[in-house]
Amino acid sequence: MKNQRQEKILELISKYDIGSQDALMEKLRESGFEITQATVSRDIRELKLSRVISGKGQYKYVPPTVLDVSNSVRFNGALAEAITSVDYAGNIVVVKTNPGLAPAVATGIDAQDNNVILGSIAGDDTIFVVTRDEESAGEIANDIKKMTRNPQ
Amino acid sequence: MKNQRQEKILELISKYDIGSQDALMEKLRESGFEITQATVSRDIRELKLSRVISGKGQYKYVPPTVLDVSNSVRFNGALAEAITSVDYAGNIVVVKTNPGLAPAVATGIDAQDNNVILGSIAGDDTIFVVTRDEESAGEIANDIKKMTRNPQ
DNA sequence: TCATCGAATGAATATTTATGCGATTTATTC
DNA sequence: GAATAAATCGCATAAATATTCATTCGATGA
Repeated sequence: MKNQRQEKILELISKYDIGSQDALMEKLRESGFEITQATVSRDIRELKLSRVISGKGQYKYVPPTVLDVSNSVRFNGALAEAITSVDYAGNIVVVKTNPGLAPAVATGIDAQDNNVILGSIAGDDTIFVVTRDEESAGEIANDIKKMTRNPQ
Repeated sequence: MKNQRQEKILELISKYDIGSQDALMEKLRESGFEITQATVSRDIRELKLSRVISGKGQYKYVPPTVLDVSNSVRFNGALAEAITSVDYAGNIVVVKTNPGLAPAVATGIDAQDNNVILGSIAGDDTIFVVTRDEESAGEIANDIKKMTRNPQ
């Protein structure tokens, strides 16, 4: 139930401009979720949504993107937090990050100068790391995962 | 005075983790700005700061730049029309688009959140989609082709 | 089946944030 | 410089959000 509801929340805020938890609660009730503002507040915290000020001066909930990177740029710190998923197939490791941070994270990965990594390319939120073979891809993927689990 | 103060606010939130307007007011007072929470609230609105939830579940004010993603793209007909060709080899699907549109199309492809797709990277007019294996590459390529034929 | 534990939730409330309004300061025009 | 307009801000309070506490619900194991 909770998962389903949080899915719906993401759907709703992408579809409508929702500026308060009460408004979101209303929409959820229209969709058949009988809940209170307290639960909406908790869902918002769990989904890490933020209330931002739009151009027109209106408030609006938006999905999380980047959690502050301004300060520390050590790879093991803030940047590791930007990684949202790691997977691999064949000899390619695919790393997903928060929007815009892929280049920064890729720099960190390249910096490891592992001779198993042939190279990497970063888009906006995705990195392909080409490794020498499938086995190394698995190892590299694992290494990166570890970093995301123990940031800092 | 106001400008100077707002400068200081930006400085403070980059330097410290500030989680409430009261806390920010405190810091400002330490810096010699005798103001109230009301003014802080107004400054925050003008600076378009947002209060986000950090990894550790703490609230924190951050500058706007990073957050502004307001309008996420949906994979609609217009985007499907931008696709000029689809092919695949191994576990990689290669999609060509009209110049400049690859990132937008890639966002749409990613949004499908198919667990067969590991991820994709877009250049200016080309997208690489990495799939779990060769078979799924064929299927994905087909799916994408269908979309281009019947852009809804 | 029952007891137990933990997650999920609502009700009530605390905390935090936004704002209407009037006072005061600052800028502008004559 | 006086008159007027505009911006800024504090106070008080409204509005919005977070959290505490108690309860319920579901899963798990005795």
